[in-house]
Amino acid sequence: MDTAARPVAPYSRVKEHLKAGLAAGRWRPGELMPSEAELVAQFGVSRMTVHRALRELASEGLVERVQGVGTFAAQLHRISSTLTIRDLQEEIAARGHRHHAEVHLQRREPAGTGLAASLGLAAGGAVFHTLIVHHENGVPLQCEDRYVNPAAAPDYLGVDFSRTTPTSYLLEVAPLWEAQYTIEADRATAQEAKLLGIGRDEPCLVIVRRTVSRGVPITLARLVHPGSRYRLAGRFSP
Amino acid sequence: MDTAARPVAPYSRVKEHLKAGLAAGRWRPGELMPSEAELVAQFGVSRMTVHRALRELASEGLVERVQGVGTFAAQLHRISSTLTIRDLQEEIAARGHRHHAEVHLQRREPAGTGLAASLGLAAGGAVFHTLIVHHENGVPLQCEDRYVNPAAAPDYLGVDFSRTTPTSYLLEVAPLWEAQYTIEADRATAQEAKLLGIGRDEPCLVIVRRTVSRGVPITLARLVHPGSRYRLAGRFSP
DNA sequence: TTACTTTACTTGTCTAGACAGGTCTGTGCA
DNA sequence: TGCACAGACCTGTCTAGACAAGTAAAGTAA
Repeated sequence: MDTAARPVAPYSRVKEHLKAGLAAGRWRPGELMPSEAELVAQFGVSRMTVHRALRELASEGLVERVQGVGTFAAQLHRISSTLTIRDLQEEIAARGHRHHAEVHLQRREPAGTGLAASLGLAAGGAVFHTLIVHHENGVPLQCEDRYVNPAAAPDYLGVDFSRTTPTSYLLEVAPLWEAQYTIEADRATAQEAKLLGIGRDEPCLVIVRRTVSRGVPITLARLVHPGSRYRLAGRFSP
Repeated sequence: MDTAARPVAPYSRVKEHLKAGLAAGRWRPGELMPSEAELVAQFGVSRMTVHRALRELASEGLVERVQGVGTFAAQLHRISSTLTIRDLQEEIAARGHRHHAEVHLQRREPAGTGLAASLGLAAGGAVFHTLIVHHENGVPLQCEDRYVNPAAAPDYLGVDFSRTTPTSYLLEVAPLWEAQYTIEADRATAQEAKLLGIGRDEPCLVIVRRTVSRGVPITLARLVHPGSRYRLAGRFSP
């Protein structure tokens, strides 16, 4: 069973002590908290140990530290949470369900001026365009309308997207991203509604994502999900 | 001007070096990366310094470390991002716009069985219920339908929510939360549509959030936003 | 061959001290 | 009164060494 409680590391004890105090409201937001020297005396550990606890609390947004002044309880005016947008194929696989993708479009196109600008292309340059519908157990779940910078993924048109997803392929080509996204509720276009098998009036969760890797725009994607079949979930625990 | 480049801390140099290598694809996902000892030799710094760089990369999800084995490039199969749901009043104020709230309901009610269960109340217990519409420059932006555990916030019914928001009041009462939320696209109910001044068919972005503080359920909120007026935006940069 | 032990290597953590740099306050001088 | 400066105190970082604990492979004995 091995339910033997692993001895807790001292830095972790300090951290949990401060966290508990914050949860109990021992320090009001903005209020001065104990200094490193005080915690060193209180816990009988070295300063580096206390410092690590405080630094981690700061990186979690629970305290704010000012050099030369002290450590303060953070203003918890924001509820921040790590929203994880996983690759849809993996998400479906994790539920133990069956994924398949219909590729409706996979071609080179001339880029309009707006699209060229947002992908950092010369006016009139070409882009790769895919339109793929992802299904979970045969039910259409996502319509993925994606434009890709040819310079970033030259082989994009040769990939079989019924076997892999554009997201996972692009992650191989450009491992680290900077991404901007918006999440909104909107209607599907007529084409999207047809591909998803929904009415024109059904609310859809639309994610628009633009990604950049090493300063080079990679892709611009519009992901449309029927509101009745898809939701994002997350949790936040400090 | 003070554009003088502040000298970069050694731990930060190590970290950026590894980050750049990951971005350039020097290590495939799952591949073994240099050990602490190797980085110590390469950068001529102490092991603690290298260790800190690697620990921070691990906490950012860019590498995975296994005691006794080594450090590995992470599988970047997920696109995670810190989604910040700010207090709406602050969000509006940050845009330099005017916020006001209409309180349509603020009373004690008997809790239904489902609601009582999700707030941890005895069957038939009472809950506090508020229904508030938030406006930005006079335009209704959010309909906030909220149930609150009376034990967690006994004075909730006495608060003037045209001056403060339930979120910021509850943050004062219970500073640290654990929250679960879902984001979905849905239609508004007839009442919500009327309060928001939208048609019954207009897609809405609906956030449902349940929060717990120190094991005690605090509140259950349904936040409905007209899809045409509100979107969530975020960014991700590793 | 199989099972156990040793060894090398890895990460996880802590310590005591040091120096740097930022902030604030009180003191003494003009 | 007003200003400059010294000191106290704070956080930020680095070092060199130490021990613990986990893993894996090589070596050894049955």
